[in-house]
Amino acid sequence: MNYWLVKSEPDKYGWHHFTEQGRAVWDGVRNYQARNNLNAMRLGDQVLYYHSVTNPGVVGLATVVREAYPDPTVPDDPRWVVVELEPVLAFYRAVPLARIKAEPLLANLALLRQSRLSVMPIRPDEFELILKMGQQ
DNA sequence: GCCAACGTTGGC
DNA sequence: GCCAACGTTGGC
Repeated sequence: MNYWLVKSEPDKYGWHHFTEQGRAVWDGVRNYQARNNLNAMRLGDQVLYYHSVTNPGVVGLATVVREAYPDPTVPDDPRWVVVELEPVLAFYRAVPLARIKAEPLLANLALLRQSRLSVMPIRPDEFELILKMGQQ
């Protein structure tokens, strides 16, 4: 089991929209490092759902329901892939970026170190902590 | 709205 | 291969 974090702008594709649809094709990733992370996702992996820009923070948990395949929105460009995600649970309370920054145990999160990466791996202990922070 | 970080493009 | 210019992301 692997753990990940994906970013989305709530004004473009927010958690609410995601849960209404019940399933998302995670398209539009155009960064090689993020793409490599999509390729490494396996069925059942756990994915933290992060809102960027507007009220930045982790708002929910999703899971991988289909592994990487070519991005259908760019059929002529084989470089890019998508995965499919389904919502698992909404956080009782969102974990704002400010709380993540204030938590020493999360100081090594890629979220803080590589501000522009939109798909990133999370260590199991980091994942458990963020999940716990969202449920209290 | 501003600005820093950073990835990409293109000239040389 | 280097680097300046430029576009995008994302925090504040």
